[in-house]
Amino acid sequence: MRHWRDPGDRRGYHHGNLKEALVEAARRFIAERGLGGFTLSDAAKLVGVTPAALYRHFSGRDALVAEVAERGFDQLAERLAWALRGPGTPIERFTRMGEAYLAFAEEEPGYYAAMFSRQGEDSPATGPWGRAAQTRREAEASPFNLLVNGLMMAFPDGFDGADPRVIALQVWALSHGIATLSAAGQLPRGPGMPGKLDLLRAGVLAIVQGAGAGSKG
Amino acid sequence: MRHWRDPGDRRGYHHGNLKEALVEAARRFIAERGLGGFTLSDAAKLVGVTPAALYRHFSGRDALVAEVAERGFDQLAERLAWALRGPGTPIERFTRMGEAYLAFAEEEPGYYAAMFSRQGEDSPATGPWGRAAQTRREAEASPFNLLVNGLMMAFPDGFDGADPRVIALQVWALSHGIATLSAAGQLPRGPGMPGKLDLLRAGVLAIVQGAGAGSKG
DNA sequence: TGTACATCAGTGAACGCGCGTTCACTGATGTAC
DNA sequence: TGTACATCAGTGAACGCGCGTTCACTGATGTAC
Repeated sequence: MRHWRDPGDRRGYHHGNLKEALVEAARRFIAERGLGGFTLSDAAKLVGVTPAALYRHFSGRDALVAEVAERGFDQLAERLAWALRGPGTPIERFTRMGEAYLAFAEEEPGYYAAMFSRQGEDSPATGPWGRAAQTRREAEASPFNLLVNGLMMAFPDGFDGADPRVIALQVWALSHGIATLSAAGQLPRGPGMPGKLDLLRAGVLAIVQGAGAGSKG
Repeated sequence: MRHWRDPGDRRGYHHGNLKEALVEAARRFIAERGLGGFTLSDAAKLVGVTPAALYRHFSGRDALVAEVAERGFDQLAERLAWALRGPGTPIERFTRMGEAYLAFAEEEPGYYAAMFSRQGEDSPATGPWGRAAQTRREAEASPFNLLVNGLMMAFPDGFDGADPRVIALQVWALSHGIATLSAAGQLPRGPGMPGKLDLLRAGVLAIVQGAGAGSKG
């Protein structure tokens, strides 16, 4: 719990915390208007600073968005790690990771959109779930590896010979699909239709229990 | 197989097929540059027409993108229906629907991006998988209902009491997740990691076989 | 077959706007002595 | 404690650009007689 100044908290000529404030503003605008609708001018205005001031901290618009994505991966990893460290049986904790993932996607659409926007072919190669995995964050603490760990702790007997990383990949894809369909308003609602949390829980359970069954013919 | 004129085929003052050509151009540009990078001017230039001409056929940019999305749902439904009608056992045909879905997402990123862009809260309510379901296309032929049908044909014994629509929802979410992660370059590759098609096949099999297992405690 | 005319899909010039980015500059901060 | 000075995070004006959209207009098409 660090004590940043509030985003709008200007004290005279120097902002004192401009970089953090700009990232925060970008996150908010991306959440509200989507990646395409976000502009540097808006972010600068919200923070109470000239657009040009931004260039003291970022090389340009893309760099700011990349920073938002970076922090998004960090935040997600933090939430997943927190769920994994919590009380309860390994299976309960693993289930809580799924809830944490969906909660993150819903509560932080700005981060989420920045993280999974295709960065264009010209940008540096994206590693497995965030190029951050190889840089700032240790690879151990990447969201994907946390998921694999949670899975192996929850099901120590393995998955009938199947690679835990493959199971984790399926679980992630399902979570991502549910999160994005829900965000796009494409998840049908109605009597008899489960909420996205139930959908994920049932799907993950099925994936885990059905794992390896196909490989045996 | 309708015989449209080619997009660039101008014959004198009147284009003759401008609306189709514009939709086609928009689809291409969205595929190449993403939704945010697509502009009306580009589309008009590609077609060989003044930007103003566009307003004879669409009320504006949003309407053009909506039309692209609309046709995307139609195209997807067509592909799914084609897979479902093909030869083989019901399970083979159902498997082919999954392949058709991933192929559509990969080969038609323009359509796909338009279809699943969040339209903003101000747009008309999106139905289950495309508001088109209630308008142009009969609800029967919506991609989602095709999926449900394929599922029920492939597994006539049901899913241990589980609602086929819920299973279909899980399958769709998994497919969508795999397709979007792959498009974003976030699917880890490497030795031992399955391709997206294998990933989907194994995941779907697990979902189908594991269905209902959770509801019994 | 030929002419008059209605229709309407296109033109092209113009608009106001706001974007991302640059540049020379300035004023606050904090350090050295 | 006070003064001189280096640092650098900010300003503010300006830029070129290309966007989506409008408008009065024009030229091709096809129908009526």
